[in-house]
Amino acid sequence: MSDDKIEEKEKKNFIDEIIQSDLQNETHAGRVHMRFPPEPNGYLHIGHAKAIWINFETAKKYGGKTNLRFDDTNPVKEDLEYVEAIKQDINWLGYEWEGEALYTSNYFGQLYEYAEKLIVDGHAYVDESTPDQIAEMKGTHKLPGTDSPYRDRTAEENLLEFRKMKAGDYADGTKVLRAKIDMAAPNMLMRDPIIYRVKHAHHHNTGDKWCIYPMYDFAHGQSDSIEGITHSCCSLEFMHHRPLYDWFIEKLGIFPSKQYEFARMNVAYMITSKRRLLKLVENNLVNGWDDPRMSTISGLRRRGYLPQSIRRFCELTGVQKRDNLQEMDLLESVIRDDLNEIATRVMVVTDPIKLVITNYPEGQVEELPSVNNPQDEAAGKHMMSFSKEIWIDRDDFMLDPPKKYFRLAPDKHVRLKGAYIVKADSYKTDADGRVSEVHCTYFPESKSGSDNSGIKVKGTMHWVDTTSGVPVELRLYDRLFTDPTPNSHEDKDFLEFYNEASLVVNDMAIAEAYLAKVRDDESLQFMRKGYFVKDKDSTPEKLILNRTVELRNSWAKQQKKQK
RNA sequence: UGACCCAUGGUGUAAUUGGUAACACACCAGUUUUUGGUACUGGCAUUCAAGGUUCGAGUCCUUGUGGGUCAACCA
Repeated sequence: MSDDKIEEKEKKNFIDEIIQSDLQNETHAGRVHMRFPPEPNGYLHIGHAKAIWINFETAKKYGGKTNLRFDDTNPVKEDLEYVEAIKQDINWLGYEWEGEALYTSNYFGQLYEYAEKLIVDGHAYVDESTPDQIAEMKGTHKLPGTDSPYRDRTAEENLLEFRKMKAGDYADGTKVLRAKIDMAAPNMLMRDPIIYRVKHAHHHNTGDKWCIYPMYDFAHGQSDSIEGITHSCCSLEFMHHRPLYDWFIEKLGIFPSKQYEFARMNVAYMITSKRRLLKLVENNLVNGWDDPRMSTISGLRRRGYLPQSIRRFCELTGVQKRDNLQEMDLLESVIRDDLNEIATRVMVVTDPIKLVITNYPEGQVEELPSVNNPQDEAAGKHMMSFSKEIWIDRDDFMLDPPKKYFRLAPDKHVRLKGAYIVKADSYKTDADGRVSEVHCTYFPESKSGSDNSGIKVKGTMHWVDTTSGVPVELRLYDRLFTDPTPNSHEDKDFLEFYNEASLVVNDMAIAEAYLAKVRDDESLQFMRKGYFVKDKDSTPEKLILNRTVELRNSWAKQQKKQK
């Protein structure tokens, strides 16, 4: 239901408007071709998911195609390991790129030809200034830059020098190729940008073939052009690159791909900076890149999020050019909504105390049916055992309950979900004075499905039979930070907002026997608790479950308000 | 002492391109319920400011104000 849930009137964002207008004017003969161009230097996160969604969904909407292109122009930062992880994440999100995955590095030959053409046409020159000198000559926002002494070399000399760069005659950092544009341009990027640098480094794809590598600006637009990309959508921070993007395409006289920029999606309490994510991993504040608290796609997956939920979240948050901070409430609402439809209902007691049914026959065990999903009759049922002694949650019994407490208390009636109505009679306490055992009587004629007891109860509780319950470890996650925008504080490091309680491990929970044979990817709803999924750390001896998200809980909210 | 982008409720997106603010989340109040879940009902903004054009402006113009981005041989 997830994706088709919204359709309604087909909301148009500014990219749709551009494409529809292009389609109408037959700008590219009705062709729509987009691309997702990650640099393989890290794992994909929720922000990438948005970019992926925009490109793939938009292309799909107009019968177009989307390429996957690894933007791998900097050999020292990139690695094959990331290439594979990125592919897996995109597929998991539900998208298939056009043909084979592509690599900017496969265009190095073509890009080199382009560079020579630029030189021959007098639009590029080899500069021998030091990095410091080049920075110095760049000027500032307020002051124009100054021309490099190498700016007016002849095309012949430039070509010779550039070829020597390629041949490996020069050491790293000694020479660069720069586009000859305008050292006084208000846009700093147009002040004779460096387009090729010497880098004697091994490349994950091209090996040792090259010792000069193109810069982003001299690779991205041209790669788009080579692939015939019609609409190249990227985030706002590349806006200032657009004039350069257009400049190269014009000077080279190649296919006119166009760049459009959208605002990246920010989510409250999440960070998407690679550098900071890495810091969390390195400082062991999380258990790796796929820690269920991480904003990475692999983390969200391990947490139990569904791909269709992430897609719908992307859809609901829209596409626009203004800064935005999406609330986590929306993400959680979407995931709950989807999980509600597919999650198998099970009962798990998180803080067990024993409930003894004094009038239940000693040694008797009943098998009772439990509906797998009330939203979906086809999901069927599973059986649960029921006997004289069962586990209930500690906070489902109170000696001195507040008003409107519908759970168990002395002399109060309550229904045990799928079983019988019971009435609490007495209780026992442990050495610390805490309730350890509740004794009750049950009403045989109130059996679920054939209740003719006439007793009305306000509350229904979950429970687990002591004869078949299995111990499980629960990993309860909360937001990773205590502040919605942890990296927006100039005076404080984002780690100061690390939420120490973002992971709470519960190792005393007891689950109904069904859990013992739950599938690895089966979405579960622990009734009255939340949605869970099996974690990969589980072993045959020890079942570990991650909490995806809590159930909405108006009772808890009300209680909180009263304090 | 620059250039560019942006500005609708608590949050996020809409508004037939000038025709009288919609949807979702959140929140509040209820109904239903063998999950205090789900479902359902109702409530919740005159569009940053000030001028202007117009019969009519969230949409156009002007001037402000506020926020963001840009000076890596990174992408």
